[in-house]
Amino acid sequence: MNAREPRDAAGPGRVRPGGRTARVRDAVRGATLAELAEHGYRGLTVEGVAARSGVHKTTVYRRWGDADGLVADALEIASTEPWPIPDTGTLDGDLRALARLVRDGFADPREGPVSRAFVLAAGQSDAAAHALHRFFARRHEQSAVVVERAVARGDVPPGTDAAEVVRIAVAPLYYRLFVTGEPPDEAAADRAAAAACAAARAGALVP
Amino acid sequence: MNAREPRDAAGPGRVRPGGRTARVRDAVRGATLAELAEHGYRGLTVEGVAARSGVHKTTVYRRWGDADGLVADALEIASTEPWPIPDTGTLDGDLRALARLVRDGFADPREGPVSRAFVLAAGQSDAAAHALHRFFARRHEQSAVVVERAVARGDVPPGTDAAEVVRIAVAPLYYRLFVTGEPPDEAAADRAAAAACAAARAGALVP
DNA sequence: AGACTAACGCAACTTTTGTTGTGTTAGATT
DNA sequence: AATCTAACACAACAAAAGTTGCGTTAGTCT
Repeated sequence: MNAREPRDAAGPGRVRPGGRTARVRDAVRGATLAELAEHGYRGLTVEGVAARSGVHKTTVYRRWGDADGLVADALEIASTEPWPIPDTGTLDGDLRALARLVRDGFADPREGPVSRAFVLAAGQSDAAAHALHRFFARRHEQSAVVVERAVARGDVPPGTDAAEVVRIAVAPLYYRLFVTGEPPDEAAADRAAAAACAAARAGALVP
Repeated sequence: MNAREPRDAAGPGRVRPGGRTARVRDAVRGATLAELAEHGYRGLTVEGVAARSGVHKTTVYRRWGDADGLVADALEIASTEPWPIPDTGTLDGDLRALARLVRDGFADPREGPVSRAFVLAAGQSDAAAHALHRFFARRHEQSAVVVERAVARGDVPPGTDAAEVVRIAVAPLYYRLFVTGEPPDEAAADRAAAAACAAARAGALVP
């Protein structure tokens, strides 16, 4: 076999990280985000990104494969930047701030279409799905601290599944956005957070 | 204006409901479901459905528009058939049965890909999104009775938002399926149901 | 029974999307 | 600074997706 990987098709050029390759990569990534913000996921095409970035379309096809590859790559970047974990002093306050962060992100005219595209792309390509999986694994990990603090305060029973609390706090928002088509308002975010908090307090999330 | 609707592009031919038109419609609908079950949403093409149904592709394009139109139409059918609302005697039992019903549906090799396609299609076309919206509005309506019974029993405070209880019970499953890529098992369904029940009991869902 | 016409089938065409072969460019290596 | 080669640009091509015009078929109406 003699395993050898002369190039990795998707994402950053590891073999030749400097100069032109990096410039092309950044141009394409920037164009991808811009196109997503303007036309949404459904309006994202390889040719559109190629034209906007000034990079030839064959180059984009070779390195990223298709439109979903572009999104998966953009998602990889997004997953590196952390988000502001709230610390309000109460679990309810923290979860509410978290839920509002999610809701506001999707409601934002600029950020919304991009975030939306990440989820939609995951439904289309395995690469995007894996990237999104890693993205959320990281977020759940980062968010766990709000539950740990609540345990330390004696607000919720020890052994409470932190990731599950966060899931229940944000899941109704995604459910409304991507399944039922009921765009969530602030009140919806607050209710979801309150429900997760109540469930955790009642000890329903101790496996 | 003189509003007149000579034909409705998507779905049942209302103008000429008998004979050939109906035969074509049923053949296409059947082929759509079969193709979805076999190849999933991503493998669904207009030409594939046309070939399988024996209907010419031009006809499919004209009546259904595109692949998402086919899914939207199939969804319209699915939303008419009711589902078995459980009655176990307790809110926790009812919600658990409901959540398991959802989970098992997606886990089923035949049913799963079709249900999955319904959600994915909603992310792609407005017609499918609206159809799915109606589908879930109906389901939430039908499911409300389990909460009403719990109120009557004195299990949860009066004024509890029934639809919201159901949303919280099933949302984590959809969240795992379509967002984080963590396929839910039975335990996940039970936890989600338990959390919704605990939140309702605590009075967190009384607006 | 005959006339009417919505809906369908068919073939040819256009557009969009994706691929392949080849020469060129510009970081990297010594 | 001379050499090497991964990565890119370009053009020409191939395949899939979608459209259009027109003749035909089969329910429907009188």
